[in-house]
Amino acid sequence: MELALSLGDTPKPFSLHGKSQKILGMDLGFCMENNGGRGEEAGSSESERRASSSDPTVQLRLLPFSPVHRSRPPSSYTSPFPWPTHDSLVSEGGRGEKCEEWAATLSSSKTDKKSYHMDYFSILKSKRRDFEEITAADRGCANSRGTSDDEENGVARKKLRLSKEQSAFLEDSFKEHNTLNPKQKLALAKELNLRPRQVEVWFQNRRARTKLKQTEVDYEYLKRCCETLTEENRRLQKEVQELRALKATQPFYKNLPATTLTMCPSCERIATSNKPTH
DNA sequence: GCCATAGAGGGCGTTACCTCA
DNA sequence: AGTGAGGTAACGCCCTCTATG
Repeated sequence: MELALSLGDTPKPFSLHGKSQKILGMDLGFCMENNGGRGEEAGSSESERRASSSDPTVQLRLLPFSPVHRSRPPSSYTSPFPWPTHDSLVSEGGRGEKCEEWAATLSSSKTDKKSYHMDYFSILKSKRRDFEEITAADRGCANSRGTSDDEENGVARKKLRLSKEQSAFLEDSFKEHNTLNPKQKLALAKELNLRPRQVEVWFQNRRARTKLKQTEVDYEYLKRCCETLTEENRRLQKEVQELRALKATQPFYKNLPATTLTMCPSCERIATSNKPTH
C-alpha cells in the first residue's frame, strides 16, 4: 500500500508493508530519501516489488517465512556452470577445512533449478569471502575470537558478541565513514583481531540500525505533520460550516461580492480580493 | 558506441544466538 | 531454573554499478 502524504508540493511516498522490524509496535517499511550512497530507494527493494505486484490494499505479511533450501541440484540437471569439486576448491587456494565445510552444505537434495543457480553464485561469493579472510589471516590478520574450535570442526559457528572495546572502535570508525573500502576493512579487522567478514557485517548492521533510527524519527515527524494538518483541516471545515450557516441566516451577506483568498507563490502571503471569481 | 556478462559491494529481510529482566 | 523480549551477529538473496571483452 502507498500512502501519499502531501506535505507542501512534494508528496512523500509511504510504504506500509514488508520489514518485520518493530517500529513503535508496528511493522513498517519506508521509502527513504537518503539511504546512504547510491540513491537506491527502499521502494525498489524486493519487498516493494512483492507488494506492488499484488493488491494495493494494506498488506499484513502474516505468512511464515519460507526459507530457500540451499543444496546441490539433482544429478539429472546439467548446469552450464560447472559445479566446483572439493579438489578444485582446494586448488583455488582455499584451505581444506573451509572446503569441507562448504562441501558439507551440498549434501541435501534440491530440485529447483533457479534456486540452484542463485545458491551456486551465493556460495561462490561466500567462498570468495572465506578465501579473502583466509588469505588475510595468512598475512597476519588472524583472530582469536572468530575462529573457534566449533568452526574448525565444521559445526555452526557460535555467535560471538564483540567486546566493548571492539564495538567502541568500530563505532568511532563508523562516525568517520559509514562504508568501508577493502583496505579499511582489512585494517580494522587487523586492528581489532576480527575477521574482515565480521567487520563487514558489523558495518552492514550498523547502517541498518542508523536507517531504522532515522526512519523512526521521520515517522514521528510525519505523524506530527499529519496530526497538525488533520487538526487544521478540521478547524477549516468547521469555519466553512459556520460561514455557510451565517450566510443562510443573514441575507445581508448574500449581496456582498465573493471574496477570494489568493496566495502569492513566492512569498506565500495571503491576499484578499473582492473581485468576483471566474 | 553498444551490449552482454561477471564481480564487487551494499541494502533488505530474516534467522539464530545471547543477554537480561 | 525457566521464559519471553529485545539486541545483534550472521546469513542469503537481490540490486546497482563498474569493468571487461
